[in-house]
Amino acid sequence: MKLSNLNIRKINLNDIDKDYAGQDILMKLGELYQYESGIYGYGNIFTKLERKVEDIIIEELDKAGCIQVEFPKLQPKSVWERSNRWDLYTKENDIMFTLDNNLGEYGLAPTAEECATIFGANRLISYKNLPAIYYQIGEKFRKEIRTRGYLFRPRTFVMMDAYSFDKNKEDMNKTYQLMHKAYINIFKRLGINIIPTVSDNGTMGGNISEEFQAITNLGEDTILYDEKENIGINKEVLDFPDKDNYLKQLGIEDISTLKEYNAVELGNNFQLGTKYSEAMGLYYKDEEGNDQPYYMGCYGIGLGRIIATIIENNVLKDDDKIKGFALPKNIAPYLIQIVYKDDKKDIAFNLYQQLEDMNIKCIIDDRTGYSLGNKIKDTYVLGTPYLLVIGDKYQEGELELEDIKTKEIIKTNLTDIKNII
RNA sequence: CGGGAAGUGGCUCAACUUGGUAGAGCAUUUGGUUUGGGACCAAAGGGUUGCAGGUUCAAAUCCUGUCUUCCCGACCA
Repeated sequence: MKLSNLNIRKINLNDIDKDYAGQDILMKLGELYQYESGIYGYGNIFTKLERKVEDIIIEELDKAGCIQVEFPKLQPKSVWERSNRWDLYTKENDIMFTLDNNLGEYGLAPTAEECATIFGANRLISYKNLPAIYYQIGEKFRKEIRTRGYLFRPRTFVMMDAYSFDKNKEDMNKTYQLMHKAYINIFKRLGINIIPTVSDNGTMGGNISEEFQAITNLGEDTILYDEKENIGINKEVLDFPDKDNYLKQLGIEDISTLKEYNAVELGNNFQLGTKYSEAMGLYYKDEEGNDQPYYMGCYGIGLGRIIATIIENNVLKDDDKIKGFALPKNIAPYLIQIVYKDDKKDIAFNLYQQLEDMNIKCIIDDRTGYSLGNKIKDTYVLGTPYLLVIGDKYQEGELELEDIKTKEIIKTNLTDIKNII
């Protein structure tokens, strides 16, 4: 990509929000735009990054046998009434954006249990069809009463939501464990240290659930972490009347041995049981031809939060001064940013073309009127992990690659570069 | 929804206490000199000070209302 096409704004790094530096850089660049509290538009860097994260999630879920689908974002009231959740989501627990017009009443999808159950029951008609897991990745809408931390708590956000169908409790539990493993793989590949955490069930129903928490001082949850078992409990659990039972089940005897951390919830899985199946009157036929309810589970991963967490966790600082951020190599949409001195333009473009032909995505800073130093500083602001400088020191056949995060300078050439990055 | 803070060129802020028709840095445009770690010179454009009303000869400034944004809490798959 030619940087001139991106039309980023020139930013002053002294003005950056210290708490959410990465996201504020994107805002100031114009790569994130806030329309209203909690409602954002995403620029090229963010969107490409989202694709990368999606690809990893899709690969791991597909590997686990999940089926990718898409449910409507505009959901009819009639669908929500089948589970008796319309009033819950629009009044008692006013979280769903609604539309009322001459075609009828609708809600903007905050989640999709109803749509998924209907969709699943339409084709999972026999016990022979089970188990099945459907998932989608797309925008969700929630009337958050208080937005917070840019993309950590907005009103529209991208999320992966999956819904599983099983014959009985035992199978449901197996599927739940399968998803747990898939989540562990996903977060590992994303480079996020994730802690499975016990918590409240909220309005989802069912009785078993777990959160996937990432430790960060920007998070709004407080968890107690048991390093030995690699398990956490959400601090809210301590307010439960039956907290002792909870803790006993987990094998935690002395909570004073646990460490307290701020964390952000990136995923949340639930065993729903037969709640939706029975409420909506949707069943499968068992071996004897009798109607049986589906044992379901639902599983969520917040893509927007993952991206925000990755960006904020990879902010670069010189002393205390914010310099930019550098994305992990396996998810950076552009791997190398090429900057050149104006009299080396032809050489730089030639290299750019060759790298692109090798399927190494690059940004070439083709803007005119900027000094080399100026261009170099701007590489730190777009999240690119590597910098390639074509200046006075350039020698034919030798490439000087800088690993932006480690500041390491790597001497390489066009044939070896693929092994390095 | 309770508590707090803030709204002034694109961005970050000053001027408000003590009313006298807005100023800086960065960004932008033009010309020139620069070009290896956020350069310099010269010039230019850009604001009915969130909105509405009031007080006053005069309001960014004082008063009232309202809207918006952010932070803490409550809330939250």
